[in-house]
Amino acid sequence: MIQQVSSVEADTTTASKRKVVCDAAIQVFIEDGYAASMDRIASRAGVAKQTLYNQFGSKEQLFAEVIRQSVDAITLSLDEPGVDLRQSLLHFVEVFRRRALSQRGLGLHRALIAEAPRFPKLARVIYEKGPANARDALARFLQAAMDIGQLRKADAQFAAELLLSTLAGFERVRLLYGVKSDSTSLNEKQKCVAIVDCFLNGLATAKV
Amino acid sequence: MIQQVSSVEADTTTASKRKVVCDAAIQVFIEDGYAASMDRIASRAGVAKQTLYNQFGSKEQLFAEVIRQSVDAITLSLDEPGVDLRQSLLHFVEVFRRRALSQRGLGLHRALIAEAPRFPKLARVIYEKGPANARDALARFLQAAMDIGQLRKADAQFAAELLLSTLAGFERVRLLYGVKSDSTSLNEKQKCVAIVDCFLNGLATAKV
DNA sequence: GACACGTTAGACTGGACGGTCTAGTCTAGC
DNA sequence: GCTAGACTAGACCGTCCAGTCTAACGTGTC
Repeated sequence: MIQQVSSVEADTTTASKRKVVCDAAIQVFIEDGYAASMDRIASRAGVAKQTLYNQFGSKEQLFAEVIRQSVDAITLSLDEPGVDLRQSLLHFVEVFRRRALSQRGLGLHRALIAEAPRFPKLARVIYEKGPANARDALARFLQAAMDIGQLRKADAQFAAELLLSTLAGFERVRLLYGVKSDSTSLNEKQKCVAIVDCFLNGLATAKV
Repeated sequence: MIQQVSSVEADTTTASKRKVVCDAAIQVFIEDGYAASMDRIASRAGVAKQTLYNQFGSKEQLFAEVIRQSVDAITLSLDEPGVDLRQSLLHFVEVFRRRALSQRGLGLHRALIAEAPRFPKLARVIYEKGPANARDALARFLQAAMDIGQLRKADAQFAAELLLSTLAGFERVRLLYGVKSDSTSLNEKQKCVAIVDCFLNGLATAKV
């Protein structure tokens, strides 16, 4: 997928324009949501508005393309449940939170939630590729851990949803509302540890 | 605040118009977000557009008013931690989920999240009255339970956020994306029980 | 050189929408 | 009956924006 660029100057090939436009579009959509104007995207990309239409046909298609790409780019790493279940989960939790609570993650989330009613089919696809995919991966991981006796047997899907909820629940809402100050006394690392330990302890003994 | 209406026909007093407009506006905002047009709100309310401007001045003010009212209307019931901690929490969980996952709750959430960057001050106020208020009430409740030894001592604020996260985390996201089908095998009541038990067990033994 | 093709800036169209204005109606109090 | 004030329908204005069109500008191919 690497572009061959023959000159040292700014590349002007069609395909590279497409990437430049995508990068600008995602930025602007994250900032302004779907309300972002095509003029602004064009100017951010340093490109004529007509080029947007040459490349993508319409605003809807540009939005869909760009959102799809952004979600494709998110792949979740989750190993087999190995020697240390707790460590594996902890790592997953840290990575997930870094992504979901980043400026980019929040902006994407906001734009998607806001526009889901307007683009139900796209929303469905994104849900499957994003949240549902993460849940399924986590559920498989937990199921495997249950199978080898590292975890109490329970509804793995529900357990996965439970953990994912705690990762980006209240705190994501706070950030989406634009509130910066955290009212807990824990730092990021401590939060991750607390989340994982509460989850493991809760699931280890509760009957689900 | 009850209106005196002298005739059997539809009341046409100024104050009652205001309520009619508010009711229509909140409905339309929940459906379409802030993008809803003033013409549509007026027609939904069965009222001239000018009346909206007479009563509220501008779209921004109408939105702010209507959102503020909706959040004021949400009061959380949480008793003192009494004989049965688990039962108290269970009741709280059930009520909270019924509200947060309702059509109205989701619509409000969506509209607020989408418009938070445009109305940072309003968003802040709503956050304090809504999520932060719920968290604080729950934290006080948990702190009291900790004080009388019903719960392991921990950071009550964080514990409250943890529980709230599990109440409307993943599932709220699913519904916001417009996906109806639930992939867990649990019904609503079972979910509430599982959430509370995991929380209590997790917090009972984990070091937070 | 000629042609095709994509690019550019910018003018333009058509429609939606916030907000204002007007002309006329309804109701309450005097 | 008269006045004041709020209401109504609807025209209207200015602005913004998606999308189109035009005319000029590279650039690569034959």
